[in-house]
Amino acid sequence: MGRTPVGQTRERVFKFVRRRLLSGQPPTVREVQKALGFRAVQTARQHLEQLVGDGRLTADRNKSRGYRLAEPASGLKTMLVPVLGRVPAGILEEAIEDPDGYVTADAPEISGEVFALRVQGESMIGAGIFPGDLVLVHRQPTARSGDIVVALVENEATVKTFKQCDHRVELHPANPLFAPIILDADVVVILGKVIEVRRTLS
Amino acid sequence: MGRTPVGQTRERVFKFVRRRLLSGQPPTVREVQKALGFRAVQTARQHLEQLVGDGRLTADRNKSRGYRLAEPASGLKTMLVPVLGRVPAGILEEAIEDPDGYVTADAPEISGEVFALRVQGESMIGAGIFPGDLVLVHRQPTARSGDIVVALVENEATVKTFKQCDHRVELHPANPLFAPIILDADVVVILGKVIEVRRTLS
DNA sequence: ATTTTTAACAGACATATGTATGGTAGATTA
DNA sequence: TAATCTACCATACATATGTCTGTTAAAAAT
Repeated sequence: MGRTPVGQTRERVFKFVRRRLLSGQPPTVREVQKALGFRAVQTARQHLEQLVGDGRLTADRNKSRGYRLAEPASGLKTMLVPVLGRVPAGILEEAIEDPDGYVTADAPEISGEVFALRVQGESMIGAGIFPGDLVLVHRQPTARSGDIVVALVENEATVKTFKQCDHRVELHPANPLFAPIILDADVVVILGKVIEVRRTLS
Repeated sequence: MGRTPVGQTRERVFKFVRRRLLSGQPPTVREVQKALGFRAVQTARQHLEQLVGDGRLTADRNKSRGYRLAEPASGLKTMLVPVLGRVPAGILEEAIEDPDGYVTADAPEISGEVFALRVQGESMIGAGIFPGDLVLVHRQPTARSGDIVVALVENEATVKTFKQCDHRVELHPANPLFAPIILDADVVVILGKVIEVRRTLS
């Protein structure tokens, strides 16, 4: 390998490492070496260390496959989110433990748990949430008025706009054909807040 | 450690491994050993191998941190998709080379190029595509009637439903306040087909 | 022109890590 | 009861892998 323009190879190293990390398979230094075609391990290592110095990667010292993406200040983190088939009352834990599958999501780091649900019914069409859409839900037991939440109503998970007045909770559909659900605040079970809506076409 | 009931410890091993894998940090055999409190490496290894035998995990032999979740063959591949700020005519190449950022997407492996665009305007509200939504676009120069496409109209990227009759192309909005755009088939520039819509809430 | 920085290489070392062999004891089965 | 299986342990080995030292040459900076 001849000498390459400054920074150019480092960019390729970063992209390779990032792709591997995002696919859940952190590379070894030597895998980076081979992928980039270096004849010396150290060349790969130098680039990796530079990337750490630049704040683009972080490293677990002395650990195999120890390089990680340095979380951007934006606070977004790529994570795998379990897709739940259905959510019979209460057993959210189990449902999360045994999901139908996973999708990747860029979610705020803070968010403890996020799960995904397939939307059934047309009650939120006015909000651009259609049957079959996938909603990413940040698991939380409470919500603020105006949030779109997933709540348990009669053992069914349902997506609605949340509104709280005193000790009364209103779950509003976004479709004139459906009626609001009004419940006592003590009775309502909020599974979480919808943070993203996804629809796959054809 | 004493002897534990059949299968119980194996379940804990699986959950530990899965949690680590989902967070992007595949564990070593010895990390599993320590996490479960085994005094022997081999105990952890036996459980891991059993899980592979059960089809719950897969293993890259002789690779460090080589255990993976045995995902059902969904044919989906996690990839990074460039988010384009705006697309002035023709220079899609450049725009893709220098994107505003990236989002992760689970797309069919086949798909060659996919990029993402931020939606402007309310012309597709009827189809559940709102201003500010992110559309993932599979780059392709043609489309079928009924597809939602991104097309170049007067040097602006616009999202519309595609319809072709003979040598005439119609770009239909999904909003009664907007009028369809009718053009000659030779003139229309299709950037690609919308394969996914994403909306982030609050 | 001289110095400094950067990209790349070669070889080696220490440790991390996957793997193998053999053994013990409690459960389960025949 | 004997045989088999399973959970677990102890030790060892080969390799994978992170890390170090030293060198060369081209580019960039002074």
